[in-house]
Parts: sequence; C-alpha cells; structure tokens
Amino acid sequence: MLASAFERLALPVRRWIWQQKWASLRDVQEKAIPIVLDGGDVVISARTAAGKTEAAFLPLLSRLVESEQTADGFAVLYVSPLKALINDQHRRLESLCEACDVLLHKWHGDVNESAKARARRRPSGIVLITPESLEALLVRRGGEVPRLFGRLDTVVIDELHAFIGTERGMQLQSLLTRIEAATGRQRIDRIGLSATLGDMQLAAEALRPGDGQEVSIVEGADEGNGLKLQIRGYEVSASVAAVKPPEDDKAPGESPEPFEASDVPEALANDLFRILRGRSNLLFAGSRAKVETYTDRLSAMCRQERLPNEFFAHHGNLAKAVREEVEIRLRDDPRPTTAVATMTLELGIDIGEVATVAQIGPGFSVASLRQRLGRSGRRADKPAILRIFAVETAAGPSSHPIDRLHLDLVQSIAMVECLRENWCEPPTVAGLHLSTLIHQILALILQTGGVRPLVAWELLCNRGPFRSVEKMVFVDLLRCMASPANQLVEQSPQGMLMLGAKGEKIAESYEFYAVFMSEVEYRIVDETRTLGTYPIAAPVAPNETLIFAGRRWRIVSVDDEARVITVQPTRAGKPPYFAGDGGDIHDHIVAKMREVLAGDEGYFYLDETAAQLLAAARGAFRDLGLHERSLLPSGDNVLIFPWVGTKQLKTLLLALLARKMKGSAAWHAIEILEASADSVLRKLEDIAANEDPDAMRLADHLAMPQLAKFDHVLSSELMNLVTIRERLDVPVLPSIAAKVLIS
DNA sequence: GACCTGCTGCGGCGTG
Repeated sequence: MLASAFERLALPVRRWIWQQKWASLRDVQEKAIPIVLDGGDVVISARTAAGKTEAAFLPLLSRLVESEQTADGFAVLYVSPLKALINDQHRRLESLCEACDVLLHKWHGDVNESAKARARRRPSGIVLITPESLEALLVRRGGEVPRLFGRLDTVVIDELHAFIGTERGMQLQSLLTRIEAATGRQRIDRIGLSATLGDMQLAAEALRPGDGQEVSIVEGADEGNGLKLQIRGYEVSASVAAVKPPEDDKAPGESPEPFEASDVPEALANDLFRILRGRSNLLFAGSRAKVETYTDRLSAMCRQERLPNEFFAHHGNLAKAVREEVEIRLRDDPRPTTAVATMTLELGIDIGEVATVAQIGPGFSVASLRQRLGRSGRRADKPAILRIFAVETAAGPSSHPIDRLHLDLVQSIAMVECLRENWCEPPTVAGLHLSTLIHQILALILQTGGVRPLVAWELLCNRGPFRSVEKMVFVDLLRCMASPANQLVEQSPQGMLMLGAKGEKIAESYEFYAVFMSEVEYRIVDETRTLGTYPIAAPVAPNETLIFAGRRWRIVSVDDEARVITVQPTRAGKPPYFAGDGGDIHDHIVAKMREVLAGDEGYFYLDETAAQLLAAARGAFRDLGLHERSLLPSGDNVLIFPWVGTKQLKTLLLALLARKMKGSAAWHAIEILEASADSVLRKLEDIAANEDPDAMRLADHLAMPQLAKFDHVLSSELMNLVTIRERLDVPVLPSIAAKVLIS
C-alpha cells in the first residue's frame, strides 16, 4: 500500500518528496492519493496538522504534470475562508509547485492588483482565493469566466466544516454552480478538506448538494497521543465584593474604578496564574469582554510579582497587527506566552506548540471544544491537556432552584462526556437563506448582464444550493426585491431581470461581495497606531477609561464624523462592552446534562471543589423532585425543565406565550410568571394535543431583529418563513410538551 | 449567554 500510493505519483512530485526527506507518507495521504488520482468528488477529513493539504495537492499536481498544460485557463481553484490561511498554504505549496513547473497564484484583498491582472492575462496553474474575491471576479469580469475557468480540473475547499450550513457556504456553492453553468461544464471535481466532522455523510452532501452518495470519503486515522482532562470548580458567594485593581496601579488623584463583581474571582485568578505562568498556553475566555478582563488581571499579577508580562489578548476586534504580534510571539519567541483568546485562535493558523489549553466555562459546542483541544499535544510524545474552569454561585436550600443546580459545571461535564464518547454536533444544513439568495440574484444579474426569472430559479434553486426555495417563494422574493421601497431589481419589457436604481448603487460598493452582515464600528487609536475597532452601540465619552488589547486606557476624544476614538495609557480601566446574542446549545448536550444530574457516576477529571459542587447539584435535583417531574412551582412562578436544546426551548416558550402566558427562558429552563402549576399543565396539554401547530402564530411573539444582510428587503411573511425554518423547531413541539407532561 | 470571516476600481499624488 505504502509503495503503491507513492509510486503512482508523477516523477517531479516523487522527487520533491525525496528532497523533503520525509520518512514516509502520513496515513491520510496514503489513503487519499489513489482516490484523488482517479478523479471524482472527495472529502478528506483528518485532525489538524495531519497533512491534509498535501494529501490533496500531491495527487492533483501529479495529474497536472501528466496532462497537457496550457495558459488558457486555471487548472485548480482552491477556496479558503481566511486570507491568513491562503498565505500559509501559499508558503507550503510554493516549492512543490515550482518543482512541478506549475504556477501558483494568491488571490485575495491584500494581493496586488497587478499580480491579479497578470494571472488573468495568462491563466494557468493553481489559484488560492477567498469566496469574496471569487465573487468579485465573477461579478466584475463575468465575460471572462469561460476563458478563465473553462478548463478547470478541480475545486479544493479548505476548512469545509466552516462553510457547511452557513451564509458563506451557500454563497460558495452558488459560485461553483455559476462557474459550472457559465463554462458549460456538467461537473467539475470537488475536494473538501476538513477537521474531523461528526457526520461524514452530511459533509459529502454539503460538498455536492443533491448527490452526496457519489462523494468518496477519506478519513485519516486518529494519531492523537491521549487526552488529559480536568474540570476545576470555583464557588463564589452571590454578594462577592467588587475585585479592585491593585492599589499601586492607580495614579495619585485618579478616581477609583472598581471592577464589576462578575470579573475574576480571587481563587481563580491565583490558580490561572500559577498554572499558566512560565509556559506557552491558550486560554479561551468565552467573550471579547472576558478576554480583556482576564488579560488585564493576569498581566497585573505579572507586574505585582515584578515579572515581564506574558499574557496577551487576541480577538476579532483587535487590529491585525496587534493580533499578529501575539501569534508571532507564540510561534517563534522562546519567552513564555499565554494568548487569552476567543475563537480567533481555534482555526487553521499556525501558532506552534502550547503546553495547556484552558477554558473559562463550558462554551457553546463540543465541536469547538474538540477544535481547541487539537491545539495542544501536537508533538509526538505529548498528550493534549484541557482544563475547564467552572465558576458557580454558592447556593443553599433557600436559593433559586436554577442556582442550586450549578448548570455551568453540569454542562461542562456533559460536554466533556460527549467529547469522550466521540460525539460532536452535526452541522445544520436546514434553512432558506433568503438573504443570501437575494445577494446571489443580484450577483447573477451583474455577472450575466441580465437573466430571465425562470433561468435564475433553475440555476440557483434547482441546480444550485437554494434547494428548499420553491418557485412560489422565489416569485414572492422577486416581488420584494422589485418593490418601490427596495428597487433592487426591475424587469425589462422582454422579461429580463435587470438591476433597479438601488440595486445599481449597492453593487457599486466594494461592500457588496461579502454575504454576511458587518456592523459599523469606531477605530480605537493611541498616539502611534490603530489598536482595533469598537462597536458604535457601546456608549463612550472622553475621560472614561477602558481596557483594550489587554491594557488600560483613558479616552481622550471621540470623533463621531471620522468614527475614531483616541486613547492614552492610564492606570485604571473598565472592561469593554460588546453586544452578543447567545448561541444555540444542542439537544444532545442538554439531554446529557439531565443524565449527569440524575446519575451517581463519579468523574475522574473533577477536582475536589467541582466534585462537591456536583454532589450539591445532584442533591438539589432530588430535593426538588426533578428526577420524577419537569414542572416546579417556585414562589408565584412555575419553572419548566424540558431538558432540550436552545432552539426547542425557545419554540416551547413561544407556544406558551402564544397561549397568553408570561415568562422567559432562564438558563436551560423556562420560567412562567404568576401562574399555577395546574394552569401551565393545561396549556402544555393543549400544545401536546395540537398536531399541526400554527407556526405563524408563534413567530408573532418573537422579537425578530434583522440578522442577515438583506433581511430588510423581505416582507413580514417571508421573514416569518425564514424565522420558522431557521430559528425554531416547530414540528417537534407536540412531542416536547408531551414529554414534559409524562415526566 | 457568543464568536468569526471579507472587499474593486479609480482618481490623485509622489517617486524613480
């Protein structure tokens, strides 16, 4: 097997491998080479750093070398969700391509216009591109598409999981369909590269919608070296005193700026410092505000100990240069460095070896936990180490039932159990994605100069990815786009769809190419450079203080016209404000939480406090009778514990609100206000008996912020349709209510 | 109770 995979590669490719002095091909490469050489669609899945890129490109380059190369079209199109990843891959593939005499082009927003023009004049070889740059190319140079892509051999999609079920994923699928249509090709081979996914069949279907069974699947063996786990518990009193910054950090005469009580408990700060200091680590803090608070606290501890700082913030609102300093220090600098980060350090980018991955709280998904874990233990002899720090409020018999159940800790345990059972969330592929479809209709008109409505529907919805959009919905959508208020499109006397006045305007701007929404933000600058961006919704005024990029600042001026906030270093600071909108926790995790609470199994990875907190939570679970019922009177209110995921919980809540109850979601429960258990029971019986719930009635009770870029174009009927299909889970409503009634 | 991603064409000016 080993010999045969290698021997099937073209001579220049084999010669390049000899030059690299590789002892052998990696497992995933052995498996992928013969399959990719034979052609067809392939998903290649393996853990980070297992050699997926070469698994695809060694055989692809072999095919290229052995075919007749010309300069009349690109041969391979590689699409990546990140510019940084394109730069990494370019570095990685450069010498291999050179050895094979194949041109390799980078193509994204930071690449020179002249380099792109050169590639366009004599198109050949491999292009590494983002979906947005590909969109721009199709929209601005629609006429050149047949010449550029007419001889395309293969499309490679990197980080396939990042595209599944998302707006950008729909756009990418649509782009590929548009290329296939414009070049008159039935089918151009697709190769998806991905970290290990929960469900490979879903990945195959995402790669080739409607024909997933025809996709070959290559899974790399798990070459991991074991996993070391710990969950550490922390109990803080409900009325914990505000944690103040150290005295010596305040300038004389400066007014004190106490931190919020929710900031960093003393015992947790001490443990984090003790565990992380002196080595290189990742600390996933959970939100941008927490990244700033924890970085600030831990660097203040360095100062107190008279040590050089080793804690640095890393999140999406920090300027690229600020983030790169942290990445380079992690990768190349021998000094110990802990990056305190959000999910910015979860994906692809090379940051070298870290000793520990630590996380505050359970996070939102097992998939992300798995991805984070992949960041440690990459060296052959070291296991991956993951520590979760769970902070719980002290609770007694008189406390609120939800506090007594210590749900943060219980969720952490449930998620670790899922991880150990090798389960992770399957990507969600449902959804109408009408906002993205509006974008693609505009893009198709720009690319072709005009299109008939039926042709557009055939291409985008029947052949392309918007499969759940029926003709009638498509017609409604076109009406919204053409309405006098929107004027995105109009129809010519011959029946062609053309851009309307406002459509023209939108398409002129470079902001058109991305399908996702982006907020308006201020730039934060100190005397020398831009530190990052700050939401316009956050209230700021001169002389207020702010923690940003892990340091403390005083706001000098706010220029609303230029949207610039100028800051100066100072010695006190308040955590920043970022709006967030909460994530969906999967059903499987919440069901597992109930198992953890109802069971008596011990978990070897809990520290003493965590074990005590779990024992207390299990005691409360039985005391409250939750092992035999799901309804709990609590003062004037009633708590419902359906033990389902966020989406289903929200749907059940809406069904109750639609039946004139008052209440809200409270953690993993629903709290109904001023009602008796009996009255709630009757409503639940009604919901359980109603096999065909009136979905539109539910949507009426839901606050519907415009979440996607073109949601404002949709009529309220279409907006409701989107909400019901994408944000709620209406069909299961009767069965959830029935389940609550039985238990 | 959240997070992340991306961007063209052209006019105007300075430099080699």
